[in-house]
Amino acid sequence: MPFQYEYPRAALTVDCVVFGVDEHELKILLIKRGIEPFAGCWALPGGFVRVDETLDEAARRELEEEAGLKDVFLEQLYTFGSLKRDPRERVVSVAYYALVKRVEHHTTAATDATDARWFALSDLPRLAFDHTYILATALERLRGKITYQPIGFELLPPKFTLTQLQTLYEAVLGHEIDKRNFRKKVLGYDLLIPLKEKRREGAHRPAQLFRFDPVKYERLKKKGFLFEI
Amino acid sequence: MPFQYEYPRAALTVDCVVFGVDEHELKILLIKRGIEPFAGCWALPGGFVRVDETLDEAARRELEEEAGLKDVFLEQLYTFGSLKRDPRERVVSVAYYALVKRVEHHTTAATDATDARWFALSDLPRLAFDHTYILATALERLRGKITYQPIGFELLPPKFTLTQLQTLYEAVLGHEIDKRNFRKKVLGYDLLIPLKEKRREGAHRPAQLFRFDPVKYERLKKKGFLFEI
DNA sequence: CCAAAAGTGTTCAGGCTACACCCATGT
DNA sequence: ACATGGGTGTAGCCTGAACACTTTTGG
Repeated sequence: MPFQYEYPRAALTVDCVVFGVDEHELKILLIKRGIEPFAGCWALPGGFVRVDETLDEAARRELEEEAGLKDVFLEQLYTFGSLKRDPRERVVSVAYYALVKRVEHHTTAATDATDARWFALSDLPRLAFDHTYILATALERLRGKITYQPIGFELLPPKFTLTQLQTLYEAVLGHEIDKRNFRKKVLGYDLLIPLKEKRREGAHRPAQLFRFDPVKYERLKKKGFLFEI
Repeated sequence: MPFQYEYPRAALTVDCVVFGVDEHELKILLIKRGIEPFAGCWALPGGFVRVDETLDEAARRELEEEAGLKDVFLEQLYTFGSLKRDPRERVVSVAYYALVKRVEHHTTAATDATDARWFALSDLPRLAFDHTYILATALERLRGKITYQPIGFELLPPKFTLTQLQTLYEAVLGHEIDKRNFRKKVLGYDLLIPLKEKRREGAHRPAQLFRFDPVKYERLKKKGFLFEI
């Protein structure tokens, strides 16, 4: 027991709410806990922050260790510090949320390592600790943020169709959007680059593929530009 | 040295960015540090989180102990966890921002206890630790938030004139606003209750006093109402 | 030829911006 | 009477919402 302090200290953890979109639904990645407390229960990926890593580093490390995820969009959400969050001792948790492209691909990768699964919002299991509350906070943030910052693209593959983008917004915001108005607005920002390819699948007209132009967006942002849907 | 842990733990602190408005200027409350590191330097009010108090409690306690402030608007801002924030050891700080009414009153109260002073944004001293960065983050948040949530009222006395409110917005946002459009918009929300009193001062027409109706605002908010300036 | 999704314009109403003068008061 | 800030209305423009049919493909 080598580490001694004059006053008792809270333990510090990170927890990550990982969002992904699977066709028409917003999904969350959860890990099945192997150990007590809450063994066998589903929980957000996360764990203790080491004394020699930053909070962001801790979050990325846990995402990779527990879910096999690398290079995802990651942003700090809120720090949860109520006294009885963890039955063992005082634990303060810095929560993050992550946005992942191509849900299917990562699911399998993750399932190899530990017991990780994507859950639809409408079909969530009971979660460990205060993770249901953290998830609700993250969802609120995602809904707010996606309407005025172009983070939606973090949830789509690099090449996507306008219908995919619209479906994503509908999944996150939870209501339908008018197709013509949506396209007019999104294309009006001139931040989507039409590709030479089209996506053909199914017995219908093929769809134009686009990619998001992050460089142009950064330039516009510096001039006080606002991306709003 | 009674408290022992298996792994080393970061220390946990809170720091508060306290905003106030003094006539035409946005001000920040700073504390002169008495001890090393950064002794004699100005810093944000804050200190260590006790193991038996929540983060919010710690922030409020520090505000009262160091600045004599009670019952202020307080909201968590961001958690700062880079490795070298504090030269002594690893310290993770949960930052808050606070909004106080009537700057002048609290200034004197605070100055009795410790060395606390209000600084204009344009006249900030060099700050301890990474507090300049925390302050910049808080300012960005305040500017963003004040445009779509009615937190401006937390910076004014309970009874205020429309000119005071407008001056506040101009101070926070850093640009001028058209008087007629501002009044039309603000009054249009029907959230300001005109009082029977007027405020008379100086050689000119007296101004109508208003108070904000938080109850009505909560009702509207639940219906998806957005307060925007 | 049929089913299925992609793609495309116009109209209308309401909100935002810009703008200049009279009013009530104290000195 | 004058200086000082308080208070008010309108017109043009732009943006957002509502709305339905044609096109292209695979089967």
